[in-house]
Amino acid sequence: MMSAKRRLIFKNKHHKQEIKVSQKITAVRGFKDILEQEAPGWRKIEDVARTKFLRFGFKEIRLPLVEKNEVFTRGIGEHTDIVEKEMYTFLDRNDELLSLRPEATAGVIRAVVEHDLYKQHPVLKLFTFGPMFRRERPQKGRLRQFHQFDAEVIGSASPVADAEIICLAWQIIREFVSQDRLNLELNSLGCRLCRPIHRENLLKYLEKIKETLCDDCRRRAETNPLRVLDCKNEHCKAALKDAPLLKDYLCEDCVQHFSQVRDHLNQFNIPYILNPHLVRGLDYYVKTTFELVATDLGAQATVAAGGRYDGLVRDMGGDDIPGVGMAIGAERLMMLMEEDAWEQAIDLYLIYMGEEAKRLALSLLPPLRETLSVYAPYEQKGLKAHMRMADKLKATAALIIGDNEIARKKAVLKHLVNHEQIEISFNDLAQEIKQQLCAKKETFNNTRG
RNA sequence: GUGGACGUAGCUCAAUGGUGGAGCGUCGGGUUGUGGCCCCGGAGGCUGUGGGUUCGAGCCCCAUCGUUCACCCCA
Repeated sequence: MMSAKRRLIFKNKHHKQEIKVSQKITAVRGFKDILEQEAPGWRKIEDVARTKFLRFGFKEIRLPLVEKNEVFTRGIGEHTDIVEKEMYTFLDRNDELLSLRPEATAGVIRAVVEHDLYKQHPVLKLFTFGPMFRRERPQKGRLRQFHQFDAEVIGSASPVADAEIICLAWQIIREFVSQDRLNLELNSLGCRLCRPIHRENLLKYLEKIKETLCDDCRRRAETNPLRVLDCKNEHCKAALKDAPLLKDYLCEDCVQHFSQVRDHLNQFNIPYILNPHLVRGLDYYVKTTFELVATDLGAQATVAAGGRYDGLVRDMGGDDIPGVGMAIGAERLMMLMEEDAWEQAIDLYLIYMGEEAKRLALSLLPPLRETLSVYAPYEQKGLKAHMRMADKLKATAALIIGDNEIARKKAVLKHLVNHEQIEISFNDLAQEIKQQLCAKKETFNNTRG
């Protein structure tokens, strides 16, 4: 542990004294600051996602980050890794057991059931966005506080809903990455009727080949047998060659449903790969399950995932109504975005020199800022220093008001991209500047096509 | 939770065990009030922390904290 007694020594050049300064406080492990360079990228993915959600007819809800622990033990499953090992759970002062949400769906269902939303509308289409918390070891694409976009369709068993949820995730991600860097993996997990039969056969099979499996798989055989099918170990893969697959055990209803989901994906023109080994880590999933995996993101490459959860609403104390949903990992989406898409420019840098110029310049700010982003410096500097600053801020134009301008009652507007410079009379100055810059913006947008 | 790699200037990184440097950034200058490019200069470091070995440690050893990648798990 970093000793609290330790002190940084700051040498003061002028006094040759040593001044004791407090130790820096850092952010918590796995909790990351989003600084000003990255923030525009976040705004962009949020804008794109919100626009898509609304176009698909989803409505936004905003939920608490903290829920009663029971929301997740019942929703996600008591014996999942997330609940057993990864949740931030604590006792509140009134001895109530609370948890920071590790995912969104359980909380959405809790809210839907609490407010009886599904009784007002036969089919609910909801989306939400925000931070989630899991106490895992951080690595690339994995933080302890991370962010998800989440969409849920509650109240429909139609395969169109499954396909639409997948299409939504697909379209949002495709805004940031080309199709050849993205795979949609698809599977059906069966339902309450057919899954137990497969599970039984799988367990029998695993018992037979137990000796050849790796340590992880032997543990998984106990906790989540389906996961064994997904092992990357070569010995395990070979031993599992003839393992019973879910697809051979699906009941008639599940077969039909899955086949129709695939039809609809074709109609939406979305390519997919069938992966009979694809499994979810949360207990509530049935039937359709999917992952959108980026081809070049490292080990944590799943950008979005989801599936159907027909029993969940009932488990959370509501009626027995079906549901399907998905979540997109926002940090992973950010990693897919080209960095130059993050740029953030201002329209005008306002240079004033002298007291009278200052008074005029400041009075211009409110009208200019009705339509333009304007940066006005606080410190008096030489023109050169101002111009450098304007360039650094990627300003489209600079407005110059100094003694000369005051004398002639005309301001100078310099366009920093094409270097044109014009004079504008003080009469109706703000209006004229806005007109000039808006005209330029249009020309630029047009030439960019 | 397990394993590997790495901690040097604000950032990215150099420095056979022998006086810690560069690029970028920052600040100033290159003659009156015009940015990017170029040139010159300044500031900025108890080399993560604590021990040990040594005449001498940024470098070797131990511990600790942190970062990172992978496993596990998952968005």
